[in-house]
Amino acid sequence: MRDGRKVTLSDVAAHVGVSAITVSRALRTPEKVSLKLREEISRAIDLLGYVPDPAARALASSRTDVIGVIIPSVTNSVFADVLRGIYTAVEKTPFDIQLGNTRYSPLKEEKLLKVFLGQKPAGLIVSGIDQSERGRSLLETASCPVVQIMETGENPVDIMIGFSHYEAARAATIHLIEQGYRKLAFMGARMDPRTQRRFQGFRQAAAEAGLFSEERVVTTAEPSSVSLGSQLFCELIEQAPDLDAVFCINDDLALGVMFEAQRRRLSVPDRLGICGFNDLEMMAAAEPPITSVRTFRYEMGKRAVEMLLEAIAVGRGHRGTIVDLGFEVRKRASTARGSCGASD
Amino acid sequence: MRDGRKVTLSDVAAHVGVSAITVSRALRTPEKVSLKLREEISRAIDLLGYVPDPAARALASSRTDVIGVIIPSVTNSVFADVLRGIYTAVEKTPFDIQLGNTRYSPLKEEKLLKVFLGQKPAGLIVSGIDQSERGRSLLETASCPVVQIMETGENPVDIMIGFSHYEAARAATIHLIEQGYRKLAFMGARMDPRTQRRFQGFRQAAAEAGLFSEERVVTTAEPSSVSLGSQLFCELIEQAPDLDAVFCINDDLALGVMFEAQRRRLSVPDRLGICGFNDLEMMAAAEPPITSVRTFRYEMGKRAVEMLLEAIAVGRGHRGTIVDLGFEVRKRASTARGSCGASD
DNA sequence: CTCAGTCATGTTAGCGCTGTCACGCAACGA
DNA sequence: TCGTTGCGTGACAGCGCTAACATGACTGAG
Repeated sequence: MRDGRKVTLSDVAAHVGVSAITVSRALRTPEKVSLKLREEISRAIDLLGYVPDPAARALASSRTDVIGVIIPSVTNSVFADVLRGIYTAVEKTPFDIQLGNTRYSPLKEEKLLKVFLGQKPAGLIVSGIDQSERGRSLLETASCPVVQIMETGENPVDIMIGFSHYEAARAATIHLIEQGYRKLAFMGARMDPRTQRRFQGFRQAAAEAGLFSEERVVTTAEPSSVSLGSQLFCELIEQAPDLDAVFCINDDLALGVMFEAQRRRLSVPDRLGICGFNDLEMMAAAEPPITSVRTFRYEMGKRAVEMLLEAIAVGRGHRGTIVDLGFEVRKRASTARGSCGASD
Repeated sequence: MRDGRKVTLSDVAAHVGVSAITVSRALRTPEKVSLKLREEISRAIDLLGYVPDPAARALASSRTDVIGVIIPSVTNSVFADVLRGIYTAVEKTPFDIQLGNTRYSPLKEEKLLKVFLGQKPAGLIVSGIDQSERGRSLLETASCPVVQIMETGENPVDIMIGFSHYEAARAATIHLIEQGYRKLAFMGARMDPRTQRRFQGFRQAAAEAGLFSEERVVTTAEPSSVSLGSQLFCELIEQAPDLDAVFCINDDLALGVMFEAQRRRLSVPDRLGICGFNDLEMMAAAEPPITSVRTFRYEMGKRAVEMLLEAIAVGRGHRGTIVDLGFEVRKRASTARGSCGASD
């Protein structure tokens, strides 16, 4: 501000003695402006405290430096990690993040998509592959690159980066079986489509070994938490007292199960195996350390942005790229049955 | 879109047979447009799929519906809760959130403030009271209401909502002393100003009881985590083997301490009392449940937005409002030394 | 019947910036 | 000498919307 009035491009231009467009170019395409002018302009900008008006820029050029990010939840620590990756990658660029929160509702997602796309974003990052039909077609006709994160699947809208929740759950279940567990239980909360696919992976692996039983499944629509894990475990063990291992849809639940097991003096891993999902930092630190499926959330966010920037630079071209970041079953004490402990 | 061309206000206006400004009014100040036209316009908007261009609106009216939120970290679960409150409160309003991430750097905060203020936000929510001098003066001359969250203190820029970290830490420490602990230790990570004030609260309470010792203090600049809690506890007990209670700057550290205590077969709470800070959900679910200082993060975010909206409605007026949300020491088993257990 | 007052709608201009094209000038080959 | 090319700069218009004022139809008091 200067005299309480906004400092504009023309103010800077007048101060240097050039036209406004030259200042604009000095900012956006410096290579088109002579070095001497560039320096003078830069000095004037500092002196006057000029800050570009993004609204005016967006209006004039029908482009913005905004990358829209649409995720189901800001609270969920899984997305927190993804966001950290996203913010890190965006930090050294001129782009801004605009966050949208679907709260796991496809309808809200659709509405957000409309709003975001109306703002002519430079790019869009959306979570998952389960857009509503209208949402999907909005994405397909979007005039900016789109990255779908969290999951891989058929038919990417544009770019896709994630991993297979089905395979990850399957691998974890196989690990439990390999450790000698036979009465496998499944615990799920907030059964969104991603979670459903994890369940399918569990079910498939268990069924293949002839170990699947509907009785040893608890799910709820409630959002997961540590205490919910404890609570669901109580239900689970009541309806199937002979269970010997639990695969939990996420680490919060797994931790809750472990605490409840301690409360009930069920020894982990001998009497009860526990496997979580996501491999939050605390799983390795727990006592005993808890087996979990490691996913590369930070990397996912980071690479999503990097790929988006690349696509922005060349203009939509990579259509169809799918990056599978994979996963890793981190085997820890909570499922280390057999080697030393006795089974019952 | 329609014929690949953006649908504008005038398109809607032409379709209904009115002028553009009438459509604009139907959207912004419906009470100034006759019911009949309003309905026709609304139908036309749906039919054509019109989405307002926020950039054009911002440029023409020098106002936006954006509330800037500047916080140190998106990852930190403390801020995740605050954000949840903010998003919840904003959800039913026409306002959008623009998130900025200072990464605990006052310089970055200053830069963000400049950028945000350049966008003429409707309001601003900033974290804490430790802005740099320039940052502070930017806030003071801002032409929108400003809410400082997370902490209370002297001289609010405008509105302030939070609690006293000093008093909260002090109360927790007094609780430890009351429980009979005498060799009080302090564990801190990422020692930002807020954390420093917690340390001062601990120090004061301990010193008043003649129980403060520099030897029983560990701090680090690293960001906190559960495993860091375990690790720091190892250091702590090495340098002060006789400690009998730890006050941790946050719950991650506290959980790490508890796991490490279990590993070392130190009984909690008899041999070791543990107190965390923030009262994350998992603290009550842990085994044993861990004492922590409950803070009202969700409420803070929610009320910050509500107060902001009010201030926006009346135009900056509440200057100087300070809302202290207080805190609550949740006494649980991890500090229930002796006979009497704690509830909750 | 007149005239101020009210209400619903329209006209005009311009927010701050950039796309587009035009222009002046130096360097260079024919 | 002229044309050609390329570079750096400027003039102008217009992005989509709304502030401010203007207009016209209608109301009701005097």
